[in-house]
Amino acid sequence: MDINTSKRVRTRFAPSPTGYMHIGNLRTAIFTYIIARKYGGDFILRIEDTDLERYVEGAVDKIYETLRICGLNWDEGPDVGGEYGPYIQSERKDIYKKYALELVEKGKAYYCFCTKERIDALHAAQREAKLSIQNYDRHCRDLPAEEVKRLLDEGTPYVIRQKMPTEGTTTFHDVLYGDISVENELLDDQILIKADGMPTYNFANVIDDHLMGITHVVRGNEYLSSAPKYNLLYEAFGWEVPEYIHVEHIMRDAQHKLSKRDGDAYFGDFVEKGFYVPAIINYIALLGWAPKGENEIFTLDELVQEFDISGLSKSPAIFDIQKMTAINAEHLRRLSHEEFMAVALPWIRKGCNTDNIDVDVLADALQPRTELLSEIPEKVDFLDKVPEYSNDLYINKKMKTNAETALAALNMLLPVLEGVVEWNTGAIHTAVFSEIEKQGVKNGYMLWPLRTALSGKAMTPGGGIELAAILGRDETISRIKAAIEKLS
RNA sequence: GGCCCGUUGGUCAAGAGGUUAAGACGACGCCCUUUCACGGCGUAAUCAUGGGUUCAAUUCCCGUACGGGUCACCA
Repeated sequence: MDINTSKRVRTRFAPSPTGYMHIGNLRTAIFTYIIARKYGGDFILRIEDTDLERYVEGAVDKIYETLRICGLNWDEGPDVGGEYGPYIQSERKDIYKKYALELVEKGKAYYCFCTKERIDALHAAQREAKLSIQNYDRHCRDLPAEEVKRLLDEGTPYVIRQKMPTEGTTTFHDVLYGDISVENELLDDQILIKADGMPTYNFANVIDDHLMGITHVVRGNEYLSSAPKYNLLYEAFGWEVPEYIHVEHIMRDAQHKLSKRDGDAYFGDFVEKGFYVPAIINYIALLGWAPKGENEIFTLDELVQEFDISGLSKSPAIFDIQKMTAINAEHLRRLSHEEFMAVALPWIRKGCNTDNIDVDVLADALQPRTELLSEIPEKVDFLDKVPEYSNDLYINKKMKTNAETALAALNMLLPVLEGVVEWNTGAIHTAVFSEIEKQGVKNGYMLWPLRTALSGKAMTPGGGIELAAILGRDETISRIKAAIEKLS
C-alpha cells in the first residue's frame, strides 16, 4: 500500500481557530507534515474560519505557536504567503460564491429559501417519526426559475444547496480503507453557501483543496461519511479527486474520545506537565501508526524517514499516559549533557535558587532519574536549605545504620572531606572510599549518613558523593557539621 | 434507528492461510547498586463470537455481538 506520487505531493493542515490545539488535531498535523516531507512535497497551513460564531480570539496565534514549537514548519500559509493565497477562508468568501453559482448554472446546486424555523421543524418532525433518513426534504429543489428570480429580487435570504443524485451509488477511495460505496439516496442536499454568504466546511474544503493543488488529504475519520459528497462536488466541477487518508481517533478509553474535560487533551497541558515536546510528538505519532522495525523512539526527522502509510491503523487507539511518560523518559535520557541542561535548567530553577551549586553534576544526576521534567523541582528543593528531618532517617536496616553509627561515620568523614584538594566527584569519591577501606566498613555505613546529612531526605538525585560535589565544599562541610551537632 | 468503519495480551501493536503469535509500556520476580533510578535477565498475559471456504484459518467470506463515526446554515 502506498500513495500516488506521480504529481508533486502537496498536503495541508486546515484547523479551525476555535481554541487550543487538541492533541488529536496535532497528530493529524504531524502525519500531514510527515507525508509532505517524506515525498519532498509542500506542507500548507490553511485557516478554516468560516464559522464566525465559533471564532476564538488568539486561536490562530496559538496554532502558529504550537506548530512552530513542534517543528512542523509550513511552506505556505497565512503568515508566510504562497502562490495560492489567501490562506484564510474568510478572506476567500467571494471565491466560494463564484464556484457555488457555477454549480447552480450547471444544475448541480440550487437556491433554497427555507427559513431556519422551517428546517428546525422539519428535523424535529423527522426525529419524532424516527425516520431512517432525516435529510432536507428538497422543498426548494425544483422551484421554477421565475420564482427563484422573484425571491432573489425581493432580497429573500437564501442558502445554496448541493443537488444530490437520487439514485445510484457513489464510490470514493481511501488509501487505508480502499473503496467505500454509499447509496446516493442517502445523501443530503447539503448546504454549500450559508445565509451569511460564508461557505460551509464541506464546500470550502473542496474548493480550496482543488485551487491550492492539494494532492493528499489527511484528516480525521469523522469525515469518512461525508467523503462521497465531496466526490460528487469534484465530479460536478470536473476536477480530479485528491487521495484521501482518513486517520482514526485517539480515545480516552474504549468509548470516549480524548476531550478537554479530561484536562489532557491539549498540547499545552502536556508541556505544562513536564513532557518534552519531541517526546509528545513521538508518542502521538505512535498512536495509530506503527513503525516497521522495533525501535520506537524517534525525532520528527526520523519519523519522516521511517514513516510508511501501511503502518497506519484503521482502529481507534486509546491514549496511555504511562507509555507516553516512558517515551518521555527515554527521550530525556538520550539527550546530550548540553541538551538536557537546556531543557532541565528552567525546571531546576523552579525548585532551587542557590547559585552556589554545580549544576552540571546535578544535571547528570537528574537525567537518568527524570521521567517528567515537572518532577525536578521537588527533587532539588533541598539544595537551597536542608529540610526539617528526624534523626530516624539515619536508620537503615539494609545498611545497618542508625543515629549512633551515623554520628561516628560523619565524624570520620568530616576531616577526610576537609582534606580534599580538588573538589569534584572523582576526588571526593577517592577520598571517601579510601576512608571506607581504611575503616573496614560497608559502603553504606558511610554513604547513607552522608546523603542524609547533606539532604535531609532518603531519596535524592545521586548519592552522598554526588551531593557533595553539587553542593560545593563549604556547604558540604557546613551541612555535615550541622548534622553532627544535631546527632550529638 | 439508517448508513459507514473497526475488533490480536490491561494499553500501543507486528503479523498478509501452515509462526514457539514479534516488540514496547505496564505488572511481577531476579541481578547490579550508597537511596531512588538507569541498565541487565526472566515470568505471566492476546487472536470478540458462530458458521462457512480450505489438507490447513488470527489471516479469506457471511452472520452475530460489541465499539466508534456520521446523519447541522460546526468543522
